[in-house]
Amino acid sequence: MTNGKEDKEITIYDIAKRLKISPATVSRALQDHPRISAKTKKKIFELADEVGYRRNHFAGNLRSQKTQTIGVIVPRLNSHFMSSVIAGIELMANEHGYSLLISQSSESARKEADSAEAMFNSRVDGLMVSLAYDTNTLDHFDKFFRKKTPVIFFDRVKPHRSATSILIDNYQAAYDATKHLIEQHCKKIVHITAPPMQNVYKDRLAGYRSALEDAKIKFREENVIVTNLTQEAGYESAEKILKMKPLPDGIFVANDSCAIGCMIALKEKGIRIPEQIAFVGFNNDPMSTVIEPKLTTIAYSGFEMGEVAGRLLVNHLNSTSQINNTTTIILRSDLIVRQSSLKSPAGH
Amino acid sequence: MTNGKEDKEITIYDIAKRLKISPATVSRALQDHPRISAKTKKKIFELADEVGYRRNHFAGNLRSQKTQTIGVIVPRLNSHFMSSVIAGIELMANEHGYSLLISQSSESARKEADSAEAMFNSRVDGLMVSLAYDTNTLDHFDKFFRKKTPVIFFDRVKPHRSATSILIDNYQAAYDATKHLIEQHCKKIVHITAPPMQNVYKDRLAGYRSALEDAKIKFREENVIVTNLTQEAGYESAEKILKMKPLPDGIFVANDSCAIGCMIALKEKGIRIPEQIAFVGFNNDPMSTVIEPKLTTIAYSGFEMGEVAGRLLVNHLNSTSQINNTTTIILRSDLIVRQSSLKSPAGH
DNA sequence: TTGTATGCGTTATCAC
DNA sequence: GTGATAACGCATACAA
Repeated sequence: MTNGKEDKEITIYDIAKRLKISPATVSRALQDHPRISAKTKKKIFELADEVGYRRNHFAGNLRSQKTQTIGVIVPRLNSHFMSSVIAGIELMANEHGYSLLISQSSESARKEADSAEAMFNSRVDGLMVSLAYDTNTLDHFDKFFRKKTPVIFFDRVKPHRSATSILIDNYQAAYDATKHLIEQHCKKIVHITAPPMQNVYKDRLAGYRSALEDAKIKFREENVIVTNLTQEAGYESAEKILKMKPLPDGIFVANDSCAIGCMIALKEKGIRIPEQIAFVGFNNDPMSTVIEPKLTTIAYSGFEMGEVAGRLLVNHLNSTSQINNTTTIILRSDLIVRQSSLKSPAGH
Repeated sequence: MTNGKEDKEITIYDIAKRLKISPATVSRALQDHPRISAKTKKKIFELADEVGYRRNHFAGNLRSQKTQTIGVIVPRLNSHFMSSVIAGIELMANEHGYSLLISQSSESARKEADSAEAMFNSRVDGLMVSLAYDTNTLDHFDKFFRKKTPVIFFDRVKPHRSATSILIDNYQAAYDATKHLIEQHCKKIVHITAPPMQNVYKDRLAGYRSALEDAKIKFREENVIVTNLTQEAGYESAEKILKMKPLPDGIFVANDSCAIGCMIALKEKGIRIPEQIAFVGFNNDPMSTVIEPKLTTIAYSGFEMGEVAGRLLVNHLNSTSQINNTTTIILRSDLIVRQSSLKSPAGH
C-alpha cells in the first residue's frame, strides 16, 4: 500500500527528515552499523520499508569506490557447460549482492582482450575468465593484476602468480579415460583434441600419453588429431580416421560435441561402435546420452565450478585481508561409462 | 606507454588542469558536444587517451539518472535457445554501450518476481523478459510500467498495453508441423505440451487443433499430454502413449528435449520411428540432429530474437520520443523436415 | 550513540 | 565557445 506519489525516489534524507534524525544515522542503520541503537534501527528499517526506499548504487559506489560487480568472460555462452557455470556464478553473486557483467570472447584472444578492457573500464570488483581457444598470453589482464583486482581463471586457465585457478585434474581424467579404453582391449587408440595451447588440452594429451605408456603401448604422434573440437570438426576427423591402417579400435576425444560429430560420420560409413571403434568423450554434455550408443565421458559439474569460483571471489572481496592469490583449486571429475566404450558385454 | 604512477584514476579535472581549461569543457568534449571547437576537442581526446582516462560510470549515472544497464530475466540460462538469445542481446547491447544484468527465474514465477525486484532496485534502463513456466500475471512488472521503464517480452510473452512482445507465430508453426504429419498419412496425432498458461503452448495447441480440424480429423482432448516438457517428462510420457489404443502414428511435441526423451523411451520399447510413430519437435536444438532418426522440428533463431530485442530496446532508450510501446514483432520460423517424420520415403 | 560536514566524478544550468 | 558552480545520493572522518 503505497500512498500518494510513487515516482519520486526516496533518499536517506527523506527518511531522516521524517524521523527527525540525521542522514548519517540513517545511512549507518541501513548498513546495520553496530553503533546504532536497535530502537532507531528498527524505526528506520520500518519507515524505509514503508516508503519503498531503495539504495542508489551509483551514489554509494561512487562514494565507496566499489562497484559490486563481477565481470565474467567466457569463450561462448551457448554451451551446456558454460551456461551451467554462469548459472553457478549467478547464484553465489546474487546471494551476496553482486551483479554479473557477462561477455563472450567467441574463442578469440582479441575479443577477449577487448572484453577485458571493457570490464576494466567498468571497474569490476573482480574478474572471472575462461580463456579463449587461442589465448597464449595474459598481458591483457595486466591492468587488473597491477590494480590488485582479483582475477580467477576457471577450466581453461593459465598459471599466473597473482591469479587463482579453478579446474579439474585434466591429466588424471584423460589418463582414466584412456586406461578405460585399454581395459576394453583397445590396442590402437586415437586422441582427437585441440592445439595444446590451453592447459586442458595439453594435460589431456599428457594423460592419454601416460596411460598408453604405462600399458606398454607406444605413443605415436600420428594418432593424435588436432582440430577445433566442434561437432563439424568431429565429422571431418572421421575421414582421417577411415584412412588409417589399421583402423583404430578406440578413440578418446577431448570433448563430447566433437566425439559425437565423429561418431555420426563413422556410423554413416558403416562403422560399428563400440565393436569396431570404442569412444570416450569429455564433458558429459546432455547430448552424450542421446547419441547411440550412449557416450562414455568424463563428467564434471559446471554449476559447481561456477559456485566455487563465485564463492571464492565473494569471500575474497568481502574480506579486507589480502588473501594469497596464487591458489589452484582442483575439482572432482568422474568417468561415466556408457555403451560407446563397452566392447566386452557389461564389464567382462 | 604510461609514464609514472598508474594507479591513480584520472578525472576530467586532471585533464582540465593540464590543458588549462575548465572541467565543464572537458566533460562536453568527451560527450562530443556540438558547441565545442574541433581544436579543443582534439586536444582533449588526445590527452585523455594518453593518460588513460576512463569515465566513471557511477558519477555520470548518478548525475544523469541513467544506468546504461539492461536487465534480462530468462527461465534458464543453460538451454541452447536461451543462451543464443543472450548472445544476441549481448552483441547489440555492447555495441551501444549498454551492460547486461542477467538473472534466471528457474521457471518459477516467484523467483521471477524476485529478480524483477532486484532489477528494479538496480534501476535498469530497460528490461527484457522471457516468462517463467508458471507466470500468470504481470503484476510484478507494474513498477516498471508505472515508471515508464521499457519492458520487452520475448518468446514466452503475455500481451500488455505498455510492453513490446517479440515472438514467432506459434500458431502457424504448430499448424504446419501438424499438417506435415497429416501429409505423412498420420491419422492419430498426439500432442505433448506444457500447460497452456504461456502463449507459446496455448498457440501451439491451437495450431495443432486447427490443422487437425482442417483435415477433418476430430480433435480429442485425450490425445493431448500435458507435461513440463523436460527430457525426463518426455521419457515418462512414453508410458502413457504405449497405453493408448490404438497407438498414435504421429506425435507433435512442443519442444525438442521432450520429444527426444520420448523417442528414446519408445525406441527402448521397440517402437520403430518413424514407421510406427512419426515425430515432430520444436526449437531445432542441436540435439535434434544427434538423435536417431534425426528429428523434424520447427527452427527459429534465438540469436536473431536476441538481436532484434536488443536493437529495439537500444533504439527506444536512445530516442527521446515516447515510442508506441504496445508493439508485437513476429519473427520467422521454419519447418525443418528430417527423418523422424518421413513415413513415405523422401517426400512420396 | 548520533550529528555535521565534506567529497566521490560527473553533468547541467546558468552566466559570460 | 567556454567557465563557474550546483547538484546527484551516499558514506565516512571528525565532533559532540
